Formats: sequence, structure tokens, C-alpha cells
Amino acid sequence: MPELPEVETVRRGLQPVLEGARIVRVEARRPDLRFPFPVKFAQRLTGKTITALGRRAKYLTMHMDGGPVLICHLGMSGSFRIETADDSETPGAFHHERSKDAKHDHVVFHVSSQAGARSRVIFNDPRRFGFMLLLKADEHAKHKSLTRLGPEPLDEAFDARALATALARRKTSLKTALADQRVVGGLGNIYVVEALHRARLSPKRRASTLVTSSGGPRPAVYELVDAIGDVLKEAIARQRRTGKGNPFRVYDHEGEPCPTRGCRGTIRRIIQAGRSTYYCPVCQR
DNA sequence: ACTACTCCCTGCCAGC
DNA sequence: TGCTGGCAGGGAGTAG
Repeated sequence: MPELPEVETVRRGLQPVLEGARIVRVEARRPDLRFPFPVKFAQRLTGKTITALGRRAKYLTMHMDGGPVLICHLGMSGSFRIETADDSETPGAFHHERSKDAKHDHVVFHVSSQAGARSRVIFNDPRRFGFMLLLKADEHAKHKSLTRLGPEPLDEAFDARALATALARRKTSLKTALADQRVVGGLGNIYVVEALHRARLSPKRRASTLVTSSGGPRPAVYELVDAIGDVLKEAIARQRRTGKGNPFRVYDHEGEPCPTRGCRGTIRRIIQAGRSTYYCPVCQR
């Protein structure tokens, strides 16, 4: 369930191998993931040099010389792994991680660094909720998958005023609103749940109740902005330190004591918009 | 415009 | 032990 922190971790992991590298060959091993691969997908990428690896919300963006941009979404179960030629053992051979689900290796990027080192960057996705788009430079900024996204939660532009504007007049729950990528880009079920707990806000609360009648942020919006930033930054830092996922405070902790200091509540699980929400009915208001 | 619901797909796990 | 059914969730599509 890659959300913003996981996608950012993937980006940082791929960056040293991909930035500045040339794509020697691309294998798409099936006709589609969630959607059919773009027409002439492999052909259009072959020979290109990757100038930058970016991220927007939960999307990875791979920028090529000459303008094309490969947009990649990891869906629910997508991941990349890197296999590097290790000449100290068998010349030209590749080190293989033990991967019993090689049947879900759907795309292989064969790349060559500026120094000539060869690597394979392999996209694996058992559930195939992931997808790739290959856009021309002029299409990239206009494509609906990116233009509909709300602000980056770690950007300065994401402040109480911006969030209040996005939440104003929304009749849906706070939980559902925050998971909507048009409100803020990159939060998913887990980090919404964690941020709401940290901000002590009820996931069931109507989103518009955080906004004054004139459209300005109530104090809770400031706390929510801080909580979202803290949760995401801590997750990214922890993944960098430990290489692992995060121990969540409330997600998947139904029936356990609320971790808020001094709170004697118990974490409950409810379903909102078809997805599990975990929260403390005592301290989240 | 807004909201709510379904579907896609596979791996995993509880229950029988 | 093996089978079944339910659940997990991001985003697109659709109905109201």
C-alpha cells in the first residue's frame, strides 16, 4: 500500500541508478497492468537518457532527454528492485535477489550508467493495480492524472489556508476528504488515519466543520496540517534509517489502548467509504 | 458539482 | 490437510 512516504522512498532508491543513465532496452512482459501499456512503450523509451526522477503525490515521474515523461503508479502492490551486474564474481552476470514471485516481474528496464555500469530495474506488481503512462513533454503538464491532484503535503504551499479552501463546503467526512487526491496529494488510508489521530480529530466529522463561515481555517486545521507533515516526514525518515515500514500507532490496532498520552480510550475500527478507519472515540473529536 | 458506490486483481488468513 | 470466503486498498467509472 504505497502512499507518499513509500513512493518517496522508492524514488530515492532508484535515483542513484537511474538519473543520468541511458535506457538500453525495455521489456514489457505482458500487454497491460491496470491499463494497456502505452503504444510502442518499449520502443519509445529505448535509447533515452533519464534526466531526472521525481515524484508527485503517489506518482513517480521519470523525465527523459528530449521531453517525454514516464509516469508510474505503484497501485497497491507495485515495487521496483535493482539488479546490478557484479563483475567481481561472474563477469557480466547479474545478482539475483531471491524472488519467488518473478512471475509478477512485468517490466524490466535495462540501463547503462554514464560510467558504463549495467543494471536492471524491475517493476513487480502481483495485483496489477499499478500503471504506467508515457507522455510527451507538452502533454505532461496537462494530463488529468496530474492536474487533478491537490497540493503536495510537504510543500510550503500546503498550509492551513489551502487546506481550509479544499475542505470548505464538503459534506463528506474528514477521513474521506483527506483521502481524496484532489484535496491533498499523496495521502492514503493509513496516513490519513494516523494524521487524524495525531491531530485528535474525529474521522467521522464533516469536513466543512473545520472551516469558518467565511472560508477560513479553524484552529484544528493548523493542527491537522502539522500532523500530516509530521506523520509523513517521520515515515520517510524512518524508512531511510531502517529500510522498513512503519509501526503505526492506530492503523490495524483495533481493541488496543489509545496511544495518546493520558487517554484511556480504546482504538475502534469502522468502515468509511468502503475502507477501514481506526480511531479513538475518546480523544479524537 | 458533488457524493457514494462498484470494480479491478492477487495474496493472505481465518474458519471449517 | 485443503478448500472457501472475506478482506486489503488506489483510482477510474458510473449512477444519482
